[in-house]
Amino acid sequence: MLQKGRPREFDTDQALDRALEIFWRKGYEGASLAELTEAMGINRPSLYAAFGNKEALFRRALDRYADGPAAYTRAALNAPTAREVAERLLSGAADALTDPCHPPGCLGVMGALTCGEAADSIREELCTRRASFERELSQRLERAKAEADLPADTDCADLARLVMTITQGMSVQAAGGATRNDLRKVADMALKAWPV
Amino acid sequence: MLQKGRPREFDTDQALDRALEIFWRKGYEGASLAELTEAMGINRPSLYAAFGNKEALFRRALDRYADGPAAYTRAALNAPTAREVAERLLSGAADALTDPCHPPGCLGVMGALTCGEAADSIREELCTRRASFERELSQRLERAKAEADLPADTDCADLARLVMTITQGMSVQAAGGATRNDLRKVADMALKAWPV
DNA sequence: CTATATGTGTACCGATTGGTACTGATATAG
DNA sequence: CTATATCAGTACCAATCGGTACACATATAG
Repeated sequence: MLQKGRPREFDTDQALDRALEIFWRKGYEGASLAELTEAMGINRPSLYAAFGNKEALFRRALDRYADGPAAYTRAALNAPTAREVAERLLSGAADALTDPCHPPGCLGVMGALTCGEAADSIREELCTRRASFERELSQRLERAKAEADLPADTDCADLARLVMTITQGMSVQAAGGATRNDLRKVADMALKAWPV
Repeated sequence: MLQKGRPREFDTDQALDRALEIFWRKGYEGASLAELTEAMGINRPSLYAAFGNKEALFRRALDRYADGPAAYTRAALNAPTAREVAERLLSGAADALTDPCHPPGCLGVMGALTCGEAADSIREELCTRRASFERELSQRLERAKAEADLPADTDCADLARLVMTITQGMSVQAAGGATRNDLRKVADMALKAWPV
């Protein structure tokens, strides 16, 4: 009795990937339901039945983004040293944000930096997620400091903010057409500011 | 015969400042004509008579932004040394992007990172302006290199891109609530990557 | 004064926005 | 088979979008 009525004729994850692509390229506000349904290959009532509404669809797509194209960020935190965490975050960003298989930049930045009131809760959600990852990074650096992997006088919150600032700036650069090589050089140069 | 018909009852520059504030906070797409006209204290036909349409209004506001709140960027290029140019750009950004008198971040970034097709020409205009300033900065650094103010092997385009990446990242940080002090520390730390 | 030129305000335009009611199709449960 | 539950598709909703036609007000030019 796993399914009672008529089975769904489309694959939810695939439809979600299509929606993700649209949100990524156009932002939450710039992506219309007409575009979304067309790209997803379904019509409006199916979208609402499967995902709730536009906002819920975006959050689902955002989760899928975090677990897919942006999974490298969490993985980078597991690098053995703080320096390597930063290297993997920055070079990973250079690669991911210019991956030709996807729209440029990071969905967390491109999704809704500014918007009308209707999309405000989405904007706040993205802010919260960015801040949340920044804190995870900060805590990883704190661990490194405790392990004498970073100088004892390091302000880990400041250092985490620096790394986030650079990766977020890379999103804007990618949106402006910066190439993978351009961003790799940015990553390399920025690492010259790394403590000791 | 300087004016023939009924004189305008509002101040164009003041109305433009109000429009700028709205565009800055909500982005081009997120700012509706209803909000704009309300903030400007005029009604729709007056707006269209004075500025043309929404797109033209945004471009006027953008010019006003460049000559006003963002004027520090051009001014920074006149600093005597390359290092001071970077210092003034970065610390100027830390201050300007968190100025409590204005919405956070830079209009050139917040205005339209992503959007629907209708706003695409605005998005491209902002991309072009960002690239244009990056090139001006690059040329300023080239001059510094010629003056032996930068190492002879400096890639000025790369260095300019690094500075732009950091200031643009600061916009995202400001949008997320980073304080002036937060960004000043980012600026200070980033300058540790400065060559020689 | 009249003629002309411009601005203001109301009321509206077609198109598009996100969101749904409802009909008919298609599966399982019994 | 029938009953039931879910999905797909058409056709529609009110609200809002950017933009404008038109009547009226207010200035200068003569």
